[in-house]
Amino acid sequence: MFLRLDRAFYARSTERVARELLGQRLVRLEPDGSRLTGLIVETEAYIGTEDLGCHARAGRTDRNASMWGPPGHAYVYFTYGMHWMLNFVTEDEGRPAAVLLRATLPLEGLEIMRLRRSARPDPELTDGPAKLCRALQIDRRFDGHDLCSSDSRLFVEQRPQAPRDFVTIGPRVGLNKVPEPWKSMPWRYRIPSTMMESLLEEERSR
DNA sequence: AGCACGATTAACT
DNA sequence: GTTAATCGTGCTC
Repeated sequence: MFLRLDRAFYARSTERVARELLGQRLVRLEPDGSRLTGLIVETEAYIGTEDLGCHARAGRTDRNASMWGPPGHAYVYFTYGMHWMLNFVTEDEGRPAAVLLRATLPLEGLEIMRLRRSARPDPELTDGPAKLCRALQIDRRFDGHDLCSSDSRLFVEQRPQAPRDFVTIGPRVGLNKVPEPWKSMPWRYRIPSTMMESLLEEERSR
């Protein structure tokens, strides 16, 4: 058993939360008892109404209301007519900010994920924000879900964070119509595939 | 009531 | 490299 990340972890600067989530273990417990997990290997920070790449830019709406809520909760939204996206709310209640979970390295529950992902190759099971929601069956039911309550079925297990050498930082992706400087802010954090083997070795030795 | 758009993905050429 | 898929959401009329 490992401790779950607590609310204090999420109630900090969004960049720090996004960076420090790398290497930690995302856990989804299903109603039938299945345990689906993976190491978080890619995140992005979306930070407040001033960030014109963030959904909060146009103010509070029914859709993005979770971002204004307390930290340590999920913000899950639907886009492109078919995809769900999973975020973790950060900073203080009343300030809309969140970390988008863009990719994990699957560890447990691979067979279930393969079924949901049409038997795609394992490296493609959860290597995109909509892919991981599909594999973990995350949808609107998880919008506002508390990641820190003891009975939560979606949370992050506390681990040593990924070594700095493993982390690449760069601009967020998919923001083509977003004006500068927001489009180019270096708020994407990831562990390149070339580092995955090293990360797994670290994981085994923990 | 109508409409433009999207923090993507998969399947193309 | 390009593009279709597909529809909830928020905005305008």
